Amino acid sequence: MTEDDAHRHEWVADCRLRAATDLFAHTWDPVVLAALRLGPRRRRELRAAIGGISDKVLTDSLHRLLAGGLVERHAHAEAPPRVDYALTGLGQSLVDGPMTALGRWVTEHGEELLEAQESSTAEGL
Amino acid sequence: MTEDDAHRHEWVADCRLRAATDLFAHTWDPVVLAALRLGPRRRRELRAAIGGISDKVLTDSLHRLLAGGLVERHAHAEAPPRVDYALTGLGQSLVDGPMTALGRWVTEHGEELLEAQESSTAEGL
DNA sequence: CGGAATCCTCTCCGATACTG
DNA sequence: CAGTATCGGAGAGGATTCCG
Repeated sequence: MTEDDAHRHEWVADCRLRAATDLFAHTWDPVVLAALRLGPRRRRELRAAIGGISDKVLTDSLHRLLAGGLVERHAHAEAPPRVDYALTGLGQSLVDGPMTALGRWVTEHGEELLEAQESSTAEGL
Repeated sequence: MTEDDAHRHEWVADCRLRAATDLFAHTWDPVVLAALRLGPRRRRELRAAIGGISDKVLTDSLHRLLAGGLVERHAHAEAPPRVDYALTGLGQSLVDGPMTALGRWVTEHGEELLEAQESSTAEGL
């Protein structure tokens, strides 16, 4: 690893960017964040709103987002257990900034993207 | 799958957003795009500029980006084979828009993100 | 130099079943 | 309703090797 130090300065600048892109590495994490965009949601509401996510994967995703400081967990001590999840300030800023920008890009270039992908898969077969 | 159609309208709206977040799902794809940000690069230059990427992974990444219409390949018929890769208009728009927004977010909240991640891993042990 | 092929490892995703 | 435990499959990433 010592010789790699010579290269390190070349990509260390992108290290923080990597930490950010990794937030999108897990398929469902952005979807969960998007589902929390409009306010706190209970576990069950998230499952229903997202649709097609398994129980375990939702748990994994929430744990990662909690560990990343993007989501907060609030457990209410009630007879029927009630727990809801909400974006932290950090998570909200991620949604309002980059994810919104990505959403705008999709509305502008989404068609173009899908066309390019389809045309190449058509050739690829 | 037929009963899922009832749920489909709930998340189909996020389908395009998913197609976009998937562009960041593969670890090295954003890095390669970032490396092409300032202009066309040869395969070897990319490997050196990125640092720490294996040959196969770079090939895979380039193939995905080519298939997605984000990158173009230009092969020059010369004695020493010369091939360079460049962003397409679509790829450039992705870099200029969402990726730049993500970069801005990182400069503003990167510290906060790393702190949150470290503090939780410290607890987690 | 560009790049395809092989093999290995790791972890993400999904389904199922069980506990508080 | 919230959350955990386990198992299996699929795919990404990494190292190495060989071809044009």
